[in-house]
Formats: sequence, structure tokens, C-alpha cells
Amino acid sequence: METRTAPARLKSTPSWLLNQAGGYAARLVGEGLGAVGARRYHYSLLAALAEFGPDSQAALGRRCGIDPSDMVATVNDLEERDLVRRTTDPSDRRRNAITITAAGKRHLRKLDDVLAGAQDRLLDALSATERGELVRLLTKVIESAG
Amino acid sequence: METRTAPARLKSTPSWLLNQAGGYAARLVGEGLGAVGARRYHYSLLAALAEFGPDSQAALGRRCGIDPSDMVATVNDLEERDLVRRTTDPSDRRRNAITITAAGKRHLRKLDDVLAGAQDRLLDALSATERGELVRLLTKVIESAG
DNA sequence: CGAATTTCAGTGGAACTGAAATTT
DNA sequence: CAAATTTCAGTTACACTGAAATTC
Repeated sequence: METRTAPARLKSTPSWLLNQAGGYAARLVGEGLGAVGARRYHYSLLAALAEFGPDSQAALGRRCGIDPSDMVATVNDLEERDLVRRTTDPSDRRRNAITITAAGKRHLRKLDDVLAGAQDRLLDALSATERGELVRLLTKVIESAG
Repeated sequence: METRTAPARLKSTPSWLLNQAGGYAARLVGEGLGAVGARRYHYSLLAALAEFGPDSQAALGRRCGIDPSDMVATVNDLEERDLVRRTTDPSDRRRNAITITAAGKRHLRKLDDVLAGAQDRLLDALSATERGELVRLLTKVIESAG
């Protein structure tokens, strides 16, 4: 077999490992979601609505790390499929109040299953303890991010 | 202070954590390399040349995970700055033999310093033991990738 | 007035696909 | 002939910038 090793400098560099693993994760998740006609932003947005209730596009974007301008297209997509509803907030007419529909909640449960399957494949090589440890370490890194 | 928590579904999902941390890492590394006029691909390619010696574009691409078509532009960039040399391999004239120059080696040492600084900032919140554990876990994940 | 929200048009790096030309 | 290499043209998901219109 023909083994092609990456340079040692890269294989020992945390940022490179993070990007490799992140790319692999994005591929697995993207394939899974794509198979049911969804994108990563769809999941983030539906999850935020399910957890926190209706909110404005700007607030939802801040929660999910989605840029306000990308939010427009994301809400357009979901609204077209009746997974969310967009109404102007009467108490502040600059805002769109975004609400998740019953179909949206059903869709989110389906996406939960898809995501869980992707995580299992992603972390196939790790024990349950190691998976927990990885989550803990990544959380610390993210929380320290400027 | 106004805390904006991401949905619990996301914060507990390894693929999401990996993408968040990967994005943070890419930003730190990109800023550092950008400050000295370099890109991430430049570092990968120079590191491979320094470790394994001259090779064809295709073989270097396989080592670094760089697409052959992206390799063309990367080598163009580095050749323009006299950091690598591109000559056609006389033993197989389909191939370009890519060689690192003395200036390329000097440049690589500078990039090593930039990268080391970025890793330090990235892993600021982790102890030395935790850093090693993170590298170990990420390596396992990557090696299991299909 | 300044500030926030939504929207649109456009940019840019990164990873990819498809195809052509050359050589083995 | 099939296969590998280099190259170019184009695509896609993603993250962003800048500016306009509306509203607070």
C-alpha cells in the first residue's frame, strides 16, 4: 500500500489538526443534511428557535454566529418550505419576528437524527470517555476565543 | 453584560465545536501568515518540500491535502517569489519537479515562528497536558477518516 | 440626530468538478 | 489503448463588506 504521510510540521500543529478534523466533520454533516435537502445554517436556526422561542433575525444570527445578510437567505429558504414564519414585529417594526412551525419542529427532529448519525461516524475511533474529553477541551478553546 | 448563548444542541455537538474551533484557528493562523504575505497552502507546501525533498506537484498535493488544480496557483505564487523552483522532470516529462530554494528555507523558518505564536494564542486556555491530549484525540479522529 | 434592523449586491479564500493537452 | 500529470475554467458553501431603506 502506498502511504502518503503529511509533513510532521503539519501533523503536530493543533490548528492544522483542527482544520482537518473540522473539514471531515463538515463533510459528514453536509452529506447527511444534503441527503434530506438541508444546510448547516438551517439546523442552527431551527435549533435556536426551538430552544429560545421566536426572535428577530438579528438576535437569532447573533446566537448562531450567522451573519445578518446570510440570515436573509436562510430565512427565505425555510419560509418557502413552511418551516418558519416571518412576520413584522408590531412592537418594533424594524424587526422580523421569526417563528418555527409545526412542520419546522418535525423537520428539526429529523435533522437531529441525521446529526447524531454524523457524530457517531465522526467520532468512531474514540471511546465515550474520549468523546467527552474532546468536547470539554474544544469548549475551553472556544470560550477563550477573542 | 449581554450574554448570547448558542443553542444547547449546537454547543454539545462535536462537529459544531470542531468547526467553531477550526474557524478560530484559521483566523489566527490566517492573520499571522497574512502579516508576512503568506497563505496557509504556502506553509504546507514549503514544509513538505523541506521534509521530503523535491517532488512532483501531484505527489506534494497528495501529501498536503491540496487539490492538484489549486497546486498550480500555489506553486505559481511561490515560484514568483523565488521560494521554490519548477523544472520539468527529465525522467518523466509529465511531471514538474518542485524544489525549495535557500530563500524558501529561510521563509519557512519565519513561518514556523508565526505558526508557533498562533498555536500559543489558540490554546491559551489549555494546560500543556491538555494540549497534548487534544492533539492525540484529533489525530485519532483524522486517522479514522474515510 | 444616532443607532439598530433588514436587505441586496458583491468580494474573497478554500475546496471542489470537469475537461483538455501531454506524456508514460 | 488506459492512466497519470499539469493546467484552466467554472462552481459551491461559507464568511464577510458596503451601502441603502426603514424604523426606533
